[in-house]
Amino acid sequence: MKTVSQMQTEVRSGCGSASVVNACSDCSVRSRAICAVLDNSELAELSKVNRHRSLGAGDCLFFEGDPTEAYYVVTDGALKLYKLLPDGRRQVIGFLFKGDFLGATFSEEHAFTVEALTPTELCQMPREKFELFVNDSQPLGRKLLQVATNGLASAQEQMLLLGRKTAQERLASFLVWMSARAEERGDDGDHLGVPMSRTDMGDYLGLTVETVSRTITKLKTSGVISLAERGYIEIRNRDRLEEIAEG
Amino acid sequence: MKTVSQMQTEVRSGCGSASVVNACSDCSVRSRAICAVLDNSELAELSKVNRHRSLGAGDCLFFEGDPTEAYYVVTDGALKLYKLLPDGRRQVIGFLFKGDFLGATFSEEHAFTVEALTPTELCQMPREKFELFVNDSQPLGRKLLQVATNGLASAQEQMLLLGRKTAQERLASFLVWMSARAEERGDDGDHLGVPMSRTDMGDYLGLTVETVSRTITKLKTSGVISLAERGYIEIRNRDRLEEIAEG
DNA sequence: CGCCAGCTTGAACGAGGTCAACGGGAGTGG
DNA sequence: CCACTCCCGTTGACCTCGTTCAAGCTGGCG
Repeated sequence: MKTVSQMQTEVRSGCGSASVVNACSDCSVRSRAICAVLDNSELAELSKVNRHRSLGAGDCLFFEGDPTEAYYVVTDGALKLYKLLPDGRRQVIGFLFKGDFLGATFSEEHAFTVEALTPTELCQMPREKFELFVNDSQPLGRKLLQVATNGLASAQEQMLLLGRKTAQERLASFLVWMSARAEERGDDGDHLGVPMSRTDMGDYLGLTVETVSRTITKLKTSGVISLAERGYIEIRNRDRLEEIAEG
Repeated sequence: MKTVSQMQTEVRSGCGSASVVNACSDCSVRSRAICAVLDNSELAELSKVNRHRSLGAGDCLFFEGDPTEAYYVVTDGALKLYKLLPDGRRQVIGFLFKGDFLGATFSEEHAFTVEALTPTELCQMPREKFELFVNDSQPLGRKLLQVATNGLASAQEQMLLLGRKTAQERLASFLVWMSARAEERGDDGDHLGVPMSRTDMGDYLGLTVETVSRTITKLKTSGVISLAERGYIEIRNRDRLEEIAEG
């Protein structure tokens, strides 16, 4: 079980990213992100300290082991979070999309690497400032607790997947989850945008690329899904897909 | 990959458990549990609403799908948390010990079953009352956020284990973790108390009983550990164990 | 046009699962 | 006190699902 040498494009804080102060009032994800719980005066305060960040596909926002310097909200695009074993085996522990919060880990060092799947826009909030906000604003504190416990629940669901599901069940579960997330964002849940590579899916589902590919072929052959243009999957039989996902 | 029919001893709220109001002032886990952040007046308030619960080995505190009615602190003993697939495949998603908090999931339904491994004592706090506490006490809110994010970090670590580690690496990681937890509680980290069965370990590590047994034998043969009396494992070569754990 | 990265497919292999048997300790009942 | 049972852990033999290794295929890009 050997995997890839890690030749990721290194793009660190500031590099290649326009850093301009950003008004929250006309933010496209405001209603969906954690910022929704902030009132106008808090939002005005936040506008003073946040910065805009842009990443190209494949750029890393930070690496496992880097000191925690900021919190983020994804305003557009998609990211993957992953951990590495010394020999290069990789486990993707999550994907983030438009509106998601990044940094629900109040520790000194990042426990995972974050890399952009597509060109991605972020709202970056400096660590100390944001933590002051959290202490001052009760609604924000509660919102973060909710984000963290939601994350915990999905992580437990993923443990069930990784520990006990077959390859087909894993793929089906993944597609069902992607579809639900797409609908949350207001996207089409049946014509599914899939910004990650087969390798990324494998590293998320505890499988190899080959198995992912074969399993997708099988789902396609049995008419549950079909492949649309590059980066899109069509869900043809949602009921069957959900049945497979649950074992 | 079929597993066990689920014939667990059903012991629900109240059954077989003395329900008496409990003074926090002389609680054995007070300094270690979340209660440590409460001041004396808050503690006095809490004393008025909490109840004591006792479970025998194998008793279930609640089941996956039950409505959330209370939060708990483990005052003594050990618990396992698990999720089931319809066909009985089981994934243990965590173990709780003395001092641990249970209920960092602010949802309406429990997403997992909780079962006692040994006779266990709990401090039970009614849901609404506890949530009022959380809203009133900033330190408690922050503490819970910390508990939740710590849980999230361990869950991510476990994903790496389940997705990418070999059987031997999983067992080694598990023992290293158990040892660290024992030391946190002030127990001996080398003469390790292991209250769970081989089946439970397997269901936690995504393996079968047989593989757990074989792998333990291998670790024993290579001199890394040795088996002491029933329910105890001796760590003989911690460095080597940690080496194996990290791949 | 040619190159490279990502995806797919085939064939052989192996880590861990499945099935089966056995041994030992704890609880039970005679 | 012993006989019996049951559960748990261990071990062996065999098998399977997913991995590994290898080869081609496709589409985007210089």
